[in-house]
Amino acid sequence: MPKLKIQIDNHMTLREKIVETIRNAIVNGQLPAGSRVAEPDLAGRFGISRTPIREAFRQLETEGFITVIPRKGAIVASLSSKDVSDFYDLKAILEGYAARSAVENLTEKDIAKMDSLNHQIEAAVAKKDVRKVLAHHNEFHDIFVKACGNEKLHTIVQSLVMQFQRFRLILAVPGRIEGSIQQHWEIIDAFRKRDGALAESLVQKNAFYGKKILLQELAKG
Amino acid sequence: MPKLKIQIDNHMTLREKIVETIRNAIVNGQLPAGSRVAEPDLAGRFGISRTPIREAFRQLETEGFITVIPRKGAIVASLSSKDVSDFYDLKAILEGYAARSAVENLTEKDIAKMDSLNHQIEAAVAKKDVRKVLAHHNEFHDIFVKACGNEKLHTIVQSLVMQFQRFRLILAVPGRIEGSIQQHWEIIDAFRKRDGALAESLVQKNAFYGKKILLQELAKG
DNA sequence: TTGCTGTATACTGCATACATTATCGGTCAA
DNA sequence: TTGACCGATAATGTATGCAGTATACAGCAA
Repeated sequence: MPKLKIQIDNHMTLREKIVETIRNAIVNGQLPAGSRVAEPDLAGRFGISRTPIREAFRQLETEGFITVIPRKGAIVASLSSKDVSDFYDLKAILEGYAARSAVENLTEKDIAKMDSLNHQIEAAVAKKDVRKVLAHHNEFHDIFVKACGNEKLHTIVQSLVMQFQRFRLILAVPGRIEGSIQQHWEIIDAFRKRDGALAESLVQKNAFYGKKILLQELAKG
Repeated sequence: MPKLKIQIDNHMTLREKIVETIRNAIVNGQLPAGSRVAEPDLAGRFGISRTPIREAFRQLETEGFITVIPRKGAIVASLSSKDVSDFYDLKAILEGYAARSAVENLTEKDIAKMDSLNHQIEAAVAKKDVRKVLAHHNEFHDIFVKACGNEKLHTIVQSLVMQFQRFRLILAVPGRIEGSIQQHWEIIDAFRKRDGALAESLVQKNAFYGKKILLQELAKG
């Protein structure tokens, strides 16, 4: 009865749960940048002691989600437009390289999945479901980033994307996301043709497009 | 008397000290990969309680130096040759881009510093001071990576280099390091000529050279 | 009103204590 | 001898308590 072993060790520690909860709150904008996060407050809110909270803080600090000032406390990390600009440059470099490398590894199934995801993005846009748009968008990119075969690169990109997710919520502006969808079709086409250089340049173009729009939106408001 | 404010708040927390101590021990090979690190042991050794140790573990785990298995304990993270290969690929991409971008920002003083450092590497090689060779080597690369202007990229490269430092100790094999020094001269020359494309390709070549040698050495031993 | 000062409060950093779980060794049966 | 079961031991996960420090606010002086 091998089935029984499944679902074993689902026991997440309190710390892991807290990390995910706080991280999600930051990513979704419920905890805005600059807002203070105090240990006793969270401990009371979750009905647990401060110990797992403190350990979660150490992890979130290393991941870059909060900034801890010794003896003063923790605040949600702020990100400047310079940070946003640097992020997109990095995304262009890393995802571009990943696309070029992935050309040899992507299966027909992978490409079909990307095709399907891009259709789902279109559907989510029609329904104005911003959160789904972003989720499918990330899943789309994740396919070829994972397929490049460099796990460390994959981890770094995932971490970066998560950190900047809260900004990208404002990216799903009507009339802008369509451009990104069109670029996705072109990227899929390059993968079908197994054209690594083309895929790389298209993925970079896609990143710079996002950078341009986001910086414009940030400048506005 | 403005001088008085200087040197204030040098108070590192115990956790920070522990993080540095353990990380150094791992980097220098005193704590070999796979060896177990137990909280009570360290607490007794340093004469402190487990609390700061545990918090240090969370940070070191997120940084990738140790692997923690819930309810079982922590071991020093192992790195496969695939990890080494991936690391050098990433180093080539990121440092290559940094070199290309840095061409516009590097001052004459920066370039002079790189020149001086490469001489110091030669001197350290002559004295067979492996640790100094590596330190100067890292400092050399750090100059143009910092000068690229992308702080996030700089942070990521620094973190990666530190993680793989323990392997690179075996890189300073006689007859091999000379090739790297020669490549450094060429890189300096490319920077002097402000040739971004050349600098990028030379930096990438330097990374792949290191990758080749290290993988060969790992295959041997 | 404005600015400083002192006290009170609250929070962080660390230590200690308890609960729970994994590991190791021994005993016993096959 | 081998394998399984079981208890002792030790380590991890969590809670609580205490010391030191930053923040807030009230009171007082100019």
